[in-house]
Amino acid sequence: MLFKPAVVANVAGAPKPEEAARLINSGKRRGVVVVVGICEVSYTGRAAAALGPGRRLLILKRDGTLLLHEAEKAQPKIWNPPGSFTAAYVEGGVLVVKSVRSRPFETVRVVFRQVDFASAFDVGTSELALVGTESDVVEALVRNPSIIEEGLEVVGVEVPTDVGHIDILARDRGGRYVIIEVKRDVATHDAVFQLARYVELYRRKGHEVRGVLVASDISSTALEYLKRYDLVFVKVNPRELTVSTNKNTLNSK
Amino acid sequence: MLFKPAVVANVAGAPKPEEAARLINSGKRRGVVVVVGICEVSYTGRAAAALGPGRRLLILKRDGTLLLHEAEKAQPKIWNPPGSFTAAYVEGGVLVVKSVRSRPFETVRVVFRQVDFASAFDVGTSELALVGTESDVVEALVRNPSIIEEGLEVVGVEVPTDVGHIDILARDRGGRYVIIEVKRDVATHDAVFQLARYVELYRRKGHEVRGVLVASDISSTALEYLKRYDLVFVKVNPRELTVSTNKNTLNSK
DNA sequence: TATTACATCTCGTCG
DNA sequence: CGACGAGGTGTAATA
Repeated sequence: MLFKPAVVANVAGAPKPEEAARLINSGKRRGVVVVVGICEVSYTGRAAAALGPGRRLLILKRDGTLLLHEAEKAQPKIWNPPGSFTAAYVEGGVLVVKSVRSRPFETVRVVFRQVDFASAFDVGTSELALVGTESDVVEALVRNPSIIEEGLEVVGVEVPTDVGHIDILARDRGGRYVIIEVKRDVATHDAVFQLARYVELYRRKGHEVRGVLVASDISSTALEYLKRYDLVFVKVNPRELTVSTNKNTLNSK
Repeated sequence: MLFKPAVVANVAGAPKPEEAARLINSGKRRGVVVVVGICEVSYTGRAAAALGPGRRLLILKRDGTLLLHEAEKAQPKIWNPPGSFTAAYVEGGVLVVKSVRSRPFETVRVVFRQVDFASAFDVGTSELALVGTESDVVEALVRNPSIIEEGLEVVGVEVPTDVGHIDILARDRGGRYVIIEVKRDVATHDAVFQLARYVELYRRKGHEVRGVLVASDISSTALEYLKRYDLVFVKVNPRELTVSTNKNTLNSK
């Protein structure tokens, strides 16, 4: 596989504000721009925030994303999402990076007191094939409903109702509706109420219906409500479910 | 203000795998390590994913955070949250970065075919004072409940119930309870159901109670549910609310 | 564009 | 530590 040179644009050592601004404005279109320096940051929009002087890591992407990271936490301290417009310029002798998001209107302003490092890298994008999401769990259950209950026949997936979408709608041996709510991990009381809403709705429409909550686990309070509403919890291991699904798929090839 | 040197550790140009590994293992504790190179990445845990060869931006933080960014989107393609353990080593002549999270057990493995850049920067952390959050809106409403309704008397804030916390609990002129649910921006049907739960709970306890949803806007379907449940919507501008609150605070000083 | 619901959500807070 | 809800959530799918 052939790769283009890593560095699209670069300045050796600590760049001058003019050099950094040029680098950002030219490099932002092609790849990822990384700037490290001492800066003050302000955000104004739906909310407002400001950061005093400190050394931070600024990342600018070609889709307009701005990320300002510090030494801790996974989330950037300040950011603007994809679709924002970024411009770098020199104001009063210092580098200023301004990012504007249109809807909602929000601006981020980074004023560098000192630029320690600036470089543009030819980073690309690729597709990520993720296995083990909630929809994977749903698929596995649809393929093999006996995991939930013997004799279950799936009637529909993502069935729209007045109050949201039912993950899986099925019928049991007796022909009664079974509404199945799926959560990838620990189900909270919210999931129970959601399920209860669906069940109540179907009951009001005159159907005989039961509700089943399928998740890897359930919180203690959620379990109480579940019992109170006369619903059922089925524990599944999402990993095993999706892995075994893969195995089956492989075997059937 | 005095700042330490920006670069904690560095290697000029494209570093050798051994150099990069050393840099990561020593630099990860003190600041933020940035690595750019061509790599393959895999994630295994509750879900699983893999990325083929491509040039990416790897960020390692002193709190154990690992972020693997590509050229687009605000979110990292692959990551491990704070608290994970990172180790870099050379395997088969190439740089490998491995990150392990204990609970839930999840691993990220980055195998570099080529390292274009690696550096550790002395980035810090700072406090962010954000104005305009939901709690700011709640505070403003508590300070001036007439925004919602004349003659309202606030009884409690964040009042715990069996099914969650009531944002604001008040009494109207007639002594009836008024349960107020606050959303910073567009309220969806979830907010309505949440409010309906609280109201139902209080009603069952024998109280006379009304429900009010306060938000900057409401989705059309949410509005329907609101009417169906006989609840009331009050529109507020969170920005004006918090800004005017600030003004009042300033004036009163 | 608005709406909906998921996310390896992250993050703080409270018990 | 679990539980719970907010977040400037972001992200994709759908109508």
